[in-house]
Amino acid sequence: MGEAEADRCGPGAAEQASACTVREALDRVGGKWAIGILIAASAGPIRFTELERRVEGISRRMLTLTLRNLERDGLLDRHVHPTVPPKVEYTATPMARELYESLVALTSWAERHREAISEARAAYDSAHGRPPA
Amino acid sequence: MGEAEADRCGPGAAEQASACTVREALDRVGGKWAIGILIAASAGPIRFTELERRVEGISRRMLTLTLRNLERDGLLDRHVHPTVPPKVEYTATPMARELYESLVALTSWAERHREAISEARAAYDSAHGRPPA
DNA sequence: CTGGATCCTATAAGATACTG
DNA sequence: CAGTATCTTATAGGATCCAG
Repeated sequence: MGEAEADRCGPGAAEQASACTVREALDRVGGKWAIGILIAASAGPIRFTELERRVEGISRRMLTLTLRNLERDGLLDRHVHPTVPPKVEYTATPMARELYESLVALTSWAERHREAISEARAAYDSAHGRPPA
Repeated sequence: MGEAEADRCGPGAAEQASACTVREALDRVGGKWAIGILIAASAGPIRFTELERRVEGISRRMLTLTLRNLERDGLLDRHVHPTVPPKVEYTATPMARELYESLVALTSWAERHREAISEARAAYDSAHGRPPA
């Protein structure tokens, strides 16, 4: 996930820097599963298997990978209980909960315009040759 | 870009639906270049070549592809002036401008925590075996 | 239960060349 | 100027199996 661009995001004008910052954010959160995991983990500590159930459709591999990335970026705390069988709990950090709040704006935008976008697509596809499939 | 999931985003609980909605938004805007283009086009009508300069690093192909997707989703208006040589202007739709506003929250989050995230990464990488590159 | 390791496929994206 | 077409590479993500 855009590792090389994370630290220095390239020189540029003000708008360039702005676009770059947004992309930095999306590079951390823009994966297919990161947001689902963050949402699930924002409600409180949650276990690996519980996440696997809540974030429907995720593979075990991607769950592990995404959890590691989020932990690495300081968005999730990982707490291992030294029991057998092992029990691991993930919790969103305060920083991540701030992000969660920010995402509400995006979410409500998507909800507000879901239909308009769908119609725009249909109009575009029928205006151009594409099959309605 | 997640075409199959765009229309019906799968059944699920309330949090699932929320996560799904966010991902719907990111599926449209989460590409590598969409946001840069939207930002550049939110200031007013902008031409193809101008975009190519402003969104630094983008290839002509990706510019075209991303423009088509954004137009298809109703986020950009494309106006062709029937002149020679051709002149095409792209403008963010009102819906896209709303999105732009929403992204400010994300942007400011990324700016606020840029350093904390960088430190979290360094700490994680040194705690685990990874080379500091 | 919580992963890690490996293999594989689909897709995003870059490079390059051509065109009305 | 504003694209399209083709080729190629990099990477995300899925499937599966193994392990402490």
